[in-house]
Amino acid sequence: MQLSAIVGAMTETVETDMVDAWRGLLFAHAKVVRALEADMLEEHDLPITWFDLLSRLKQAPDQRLRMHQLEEASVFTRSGLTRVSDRLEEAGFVRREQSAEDRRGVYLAITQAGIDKIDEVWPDHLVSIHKHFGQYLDRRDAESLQTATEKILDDDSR
Amino acid sequence: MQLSAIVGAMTETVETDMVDAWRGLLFAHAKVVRALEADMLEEHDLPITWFDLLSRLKQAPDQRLRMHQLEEASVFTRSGLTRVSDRLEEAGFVRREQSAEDRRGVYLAITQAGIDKIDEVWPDHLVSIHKHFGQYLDRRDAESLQTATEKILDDDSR
DNA sequence: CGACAGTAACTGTTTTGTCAACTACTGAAT
DNA sequence: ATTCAGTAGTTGACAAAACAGTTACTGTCG
Repeated sequence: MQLSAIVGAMTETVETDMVDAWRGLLFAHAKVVRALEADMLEEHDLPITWFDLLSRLKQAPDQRLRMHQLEEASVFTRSGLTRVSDRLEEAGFVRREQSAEDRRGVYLAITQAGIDKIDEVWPDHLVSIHKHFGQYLDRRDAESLQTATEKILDDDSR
Repeated sequence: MQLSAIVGAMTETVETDMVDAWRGLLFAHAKVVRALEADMLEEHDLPITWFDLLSRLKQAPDQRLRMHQLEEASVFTRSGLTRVSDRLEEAGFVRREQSAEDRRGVYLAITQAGIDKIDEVWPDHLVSIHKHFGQYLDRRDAESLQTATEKILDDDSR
């Protein structure tokens, strides 16, 4: 579709449907994240952003990632990531490792304590996801949500 | 990597689908918000949160809303809203009006400058939504996304 | 080789948002 | 009518994240 056509389509249903779909995603996200974060803080004293980064590191090859890789995969800016990493390191959940290939580079590696924490939190987090998100959706809802979001994420061009 | 691989052993298929659906929503949200926000800041020097509040006020009856109504409809906490409102007011986009019915109450009303700004930004924002979100979805994707998120949002119990 | 544009990550500073405590007011129960 | 729990919104203190600028290193091109 051409851009001019999009702008012109402001009154057409197709485009406003898109906007509504986007709004829906925006608000559902806000509501669920808030609830999940509250649960995790209360039950395990762990900010959900920490959890997010740690579980990413745990999944990664060698259980470590370069800062810029982590930046792409996360909600943070680079400098924000540096700060969060400081706190994570101070808490003993990760450690910084100098990169051998590139002397500017730093790997963030999850420690055993970090892995333990993730393992401790996962089951309850799963329950939270069901409580605040999953219970509202049937199988088909979940599937279409998944395919829709996959389409958005699969485009690496940006 | 799929999360189902990690938690697969401990849960049913239905649940891991849910988790993947949630992950999808989480990541898609992050990617799209970032892109939309960047566009709007660059093109119009307007934070997307401001845009969001302003467009809501513009749509509202009498183009004004009570703080608690706005809170429900937004991503902010009450006190966060107070702060954003301060900035919006300072920028001349809204004005506070004392409520006649309830003397504790405050209406936030959009000003002409605010309306002008929204009108200026909206077309480009529509283009951005299409570019970073809508183009990846067909009509059915958008609809199922909408119904799914509606189910989540309609529960007032929390 | 040497210059130098580009990248990786960190740091100083400012902005933004939260939490908890507070003031002001409402409305219902005694 | 008085009490008082509940609601509306703001504020002070603090935490988190962004932005802009800095240092350190890489790799390319003349």
